[in-house]
This record gives sequence, structure tokens and C-alpha cells, in this order.
Amino acid sequence: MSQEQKEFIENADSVRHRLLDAAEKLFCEKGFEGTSIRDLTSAANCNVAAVNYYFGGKDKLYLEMFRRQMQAIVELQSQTIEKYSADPQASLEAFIRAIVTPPLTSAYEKQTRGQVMRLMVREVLSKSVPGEKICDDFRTQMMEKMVAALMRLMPSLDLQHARLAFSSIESLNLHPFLFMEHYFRMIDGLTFDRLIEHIVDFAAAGIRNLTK
Amino acid sequence: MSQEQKEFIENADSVRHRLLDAAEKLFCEKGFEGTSIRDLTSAANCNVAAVNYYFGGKDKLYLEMFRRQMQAIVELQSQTIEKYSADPQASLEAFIRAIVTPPLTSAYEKQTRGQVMRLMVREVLSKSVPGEKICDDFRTQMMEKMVAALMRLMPSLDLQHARLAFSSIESLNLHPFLFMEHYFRMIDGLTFDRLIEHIVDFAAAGIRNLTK
DNA sequence: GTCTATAGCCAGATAGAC
DNA sequence: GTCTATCTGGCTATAGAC
Repeated sequence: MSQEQKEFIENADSVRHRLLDAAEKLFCEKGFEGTSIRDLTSAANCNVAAVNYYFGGKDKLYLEMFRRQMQAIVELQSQTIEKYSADPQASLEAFIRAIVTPPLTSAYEKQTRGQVMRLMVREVLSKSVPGEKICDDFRTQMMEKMVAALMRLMPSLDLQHARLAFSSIESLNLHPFLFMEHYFRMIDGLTFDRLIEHIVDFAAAGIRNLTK
Repeated sequence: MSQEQKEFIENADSVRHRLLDAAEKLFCEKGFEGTSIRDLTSAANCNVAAVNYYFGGKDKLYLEMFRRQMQAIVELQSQTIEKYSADPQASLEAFIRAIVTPPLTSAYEKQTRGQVMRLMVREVLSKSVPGEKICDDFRTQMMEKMVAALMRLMPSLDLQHARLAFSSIESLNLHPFLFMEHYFRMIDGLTFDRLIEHIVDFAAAGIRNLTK
């Protein structure tokens, strides 16, 4: 593909990208209903008809925003799981740390990805969510891969315990991810590294206890 | 107060109560923006002006709904904590079980209280929440009481570890509370009792490990 | 206290010019 | 592809009759 062709495509898609970026910013700040098409198109510096033209409606833009971020996350975590699955010397602690650190970092640093994922959790908590399937497919994929990795690291775990272990790691990971500010407000002297190590040690102790 | 006076007050407040009940049902089903004043007043069988008359606006009704449920929960959990604080023989496991069971039961049985609390978590995840303070006061109260109880049960815990222990119990409690259906869908053969025991054992192992 | 009717506003979507 | 003008409909809040 020639340079001119690339530029042509980028330009052709630039309104689309600007709208996705504006969506990530505004939906995270003000929610779905709190953000109007007019807010989005003003921020993306385009006309009000563009949302309907490129995405077919405000709700489709919303879903596309989630899909884009989740795809990136699945790829990242899958790489981590593969790496630890391939290493017969890997420790349970190192595996948990590798899984837990990226999302917590994105929350701690208030990265866009963290904000969008936080918003997605909110949406999953709503019953009438149209994009629940996106999230469900993602979680099922992640769970099966992580469960397989856990059973390789801890061969004495059976399938049910491994799935419970996955759920508990997710619990211990999601809570500070969602309520990061609360942790530092309510626990004096806490640092980000101490938080990570607490989660890793707590989860590892719980999982090791499962096989007793 | 005479019987007639009581009945008079009940009747005078009955529209108010019916509106609160309608709020719990409809806001949980369709969210704040998804529920119109017309929906609420139809369900409560009163006229559209009543919401403004009794609560001063749709948003005030929303806050009052949360306040009413939270007050009940704080009272319930405080009683549990007091009971275990007074008993020098109480085990860590029994304490965790007593704390964790009521919210999980209300989620499992899809009780109104569970639904309202789930909705409140959604609201806390929004930044622009007017009622965040209500929830914050509640959590601070609960945390201090639980931290004191944990330090009595496990005298070797220091304050920071006790607070982290509280947070981890809350993590392990909140996750299945929010995603109860996912647990039973994704973990074959799981029962409610097994879930409780898993959480209790996992949390206790993590906490015992803190003092090593 | 209760209700109806309506004011006043803002939303999402789209037709049609360029 | 882009934009403006407009359609259509829903919402909260309230004035004023009973």
C-alpha cells in the first residue's frame, strides 16, 4: 500500500477516529444518557449527522468504543498467559502479579483504557445492556485460558477449584481497579507497589489453601 | 400516639411510601434516566405532581431510596460486628461468614435490598454522583468497626494490614454479590453454600497469611 | 393534597442542499 | 462526505382548578 493510499484512508477515517476518541472521553465523564450527539460532534469537531453516518446511531458508537478497548485487553492478557503457560519454572505469585498489574496500573494512572473498562463494568451491572454479550464472550475466553494456566501451575487444583480461584483473583483485582481512590484515601501510607504485593500474596495464600 | 393518629400519618404518607417502593422497583429495572416521573407515578398510582410535592424532584426521591436501604444495612451489619466483638471465642471464619452471608443471600434471592445496593454500586462508579457522600459515610463507619473487630480476632494484625484485610473481604464479597448469575453459569456444580464456604476459606487463608 | 393541562426545553434522527 | 435546518417526540416542572 502506497503512502498516499494510507494517508487517504487515515483522512477518510479521521472523523470516525475523532468520534471514537470523543466518545471515550465524554461517555466516561458523563455517561451514555448524559452525553448528547451534539456534545460528541462538537468535541470531534464535525457535524451532528456524522455519528449516524459512521456508526448508525449513538448506541452503536458506544458499543464500538467498548469493542475496540476490549480487543486490545484480550490480546495483552492472552500474551501474558501464554508466556507463563510456556514456562515450567513460573511461580503462582509471578503469574498473578503479571495478570493483575496492567489493569491496576491503568486505573492508578487514570488511563483512558481504565476509564472505559470501568464504564463497561457499570454497564454490565445494568440489566438492559445491549453490549453484555461482548463482555461475556471476553470473560469466558479469559477464564478458560487462565483456568488452564492455573491448573498447569498448581496441578493439584481440580477444575471447579481453578474456576473459583480465577473468580477470586478477579474479585481481588476488580475491587481496587474500581475503587482505587478509596484505597489510598482510607489506608494510610499505602503505596501502589504495596497494594500489588498485598493482592498477590492474598490471592496466592487463598489459592494454595484450596488444595489442602 | 393514638391509633387514629398513627393511621392518619400512615395514610398521609402512603403516597410517599408507594413512590419509594415504585422507585426501588423501576430505578433498579431501568436506571435513573430510563425511568420517567410518569413511570413512577403510574406505578405508585398517583398524579405526576406528587414526586415534586413529596420529594422536591426525581433526584431527591432517588437519594432517599438509597438512604433508606443503607440505614437498614448499617444497622444489621453493626449488630453482627458487635456480637462477634463481644465473643472472645469467635473464630475468624465464623466472623467472615456472618458478614458475607446477608448481602450474598439478598443477591442470590434477588431481594429488593440487593437490587438497590447493586444500583448504588453502579452510581458510585459514576463520577457525577450526587449521593456519593451517603455511601462514603456508610463505608467509613463499616470499615472502622470491622477493622477493630478483625484486630480483636487476630491480635497480631497491625492497622494497615487490618484495613487491607477489610478491603479484601469486601472484594471477595462484592464480586459475587454483583455477578452472582455469572458464578452459577460459569462454574458447573456450584451451590450457594459452597460459594459461601469458598469465600470464607479463601479470605481466612489470605488474612492468616498477613501475619506471617 | 390531588390532579390536569401545558409551558419550555432538549433529545436523536434525517431530508436534502452542497 | 459534509453540513444545516427541521421533524418528531419525550422529558421535568409548574400553574391553577378542584
